[in-house]
Amino acid sequence: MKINTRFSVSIHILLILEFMKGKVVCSQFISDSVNTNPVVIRKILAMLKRAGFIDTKRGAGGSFGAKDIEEITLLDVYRAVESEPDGNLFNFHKDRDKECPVAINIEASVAPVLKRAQNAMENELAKVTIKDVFLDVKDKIDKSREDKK
Amino acid sequence: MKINTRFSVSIHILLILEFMKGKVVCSQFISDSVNTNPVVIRKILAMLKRAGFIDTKRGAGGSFGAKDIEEITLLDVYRAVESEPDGNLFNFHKDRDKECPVAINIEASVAPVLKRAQNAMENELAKVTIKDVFLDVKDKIDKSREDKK
DNA sequence: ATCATTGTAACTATAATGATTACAATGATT
DNA sequence: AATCATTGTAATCATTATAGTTACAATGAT
Repeated sequence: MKINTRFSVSIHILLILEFMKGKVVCSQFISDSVNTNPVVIRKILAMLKRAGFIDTKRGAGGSFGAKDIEEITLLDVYRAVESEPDGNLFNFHKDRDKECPVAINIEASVAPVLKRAQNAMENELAKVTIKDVFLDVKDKIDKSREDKK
Repeated sequence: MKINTRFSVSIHILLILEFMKGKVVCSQFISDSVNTNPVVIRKILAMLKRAGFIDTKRGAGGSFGAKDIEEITLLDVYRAVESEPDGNLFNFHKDRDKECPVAINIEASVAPVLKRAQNAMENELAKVTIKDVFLDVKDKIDKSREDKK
């Protein structure tokens, strides 16, 4: 069971907008880079906009960053595009037997452990900002240009 | 995007088998407790058997624990029943543009961060054994019996 | 007035999960 | 030897999430 690609595509989008800072970027441009459909990108852009990370210009417009990328952590992005209504990554089978002592007590015993595991993951995501990723990607680009010389 | 219920159902199964130690337990008994179909349970039992955690008796048989539950961590269980062929929880969009510098470099920059996040989660799961959960559930059962007096 | 672009609805395809039916194989019990 | 409970597994179905696609009204710059 994998976490959807919206999360990594969102990072991709935010990076492009930062590299194109000062311009507005159309969804087609981004979808060419990601290799998907512009509408897929526009749907994700809508979520990022709701979160306040980007904004768009309608008409002959496009998207642009609307928040300092140093202020956006990967956890912020993750939360903006992930879909767990109750916020729990892990899942219990519902409507367990109300007579069986194991069925009755398992969730109260196990849920805190799973929550700790989820928190540990989220804490790691919170440590990294889009700026960190941007600088790293920029570094890799610069290095590969040097290599070509 | 939620992680499937197989993981928590597997814990449920291992707990029941421990509580019924010395007996063999049929899939119907377990499915009554979980409130699902016996075949769903048998499929999960097959995975737990492959991992060496349980064994089964065919004929007029059933399942029983086959490994000391102190030796089984939640991470072991997670790995036995989760389905990420490459072992990565997070996902990148494939076949990105081979010209765009962001598309080219994003995975190398971001994948290590995501791997750290996944490792952090797995490390938490590795800290807890089925025995820990068993003792906690047992404790809760005992406490609720005292309360009834 | 024209044109590029967003925002969104509607639809489709694909895949994973979980539930269900069916039944041959097994092995204990009578 | 016959019976019976149970596993192991195939086949099928419903549901859901994801991702891709078409279509088009609304927008706003040129």
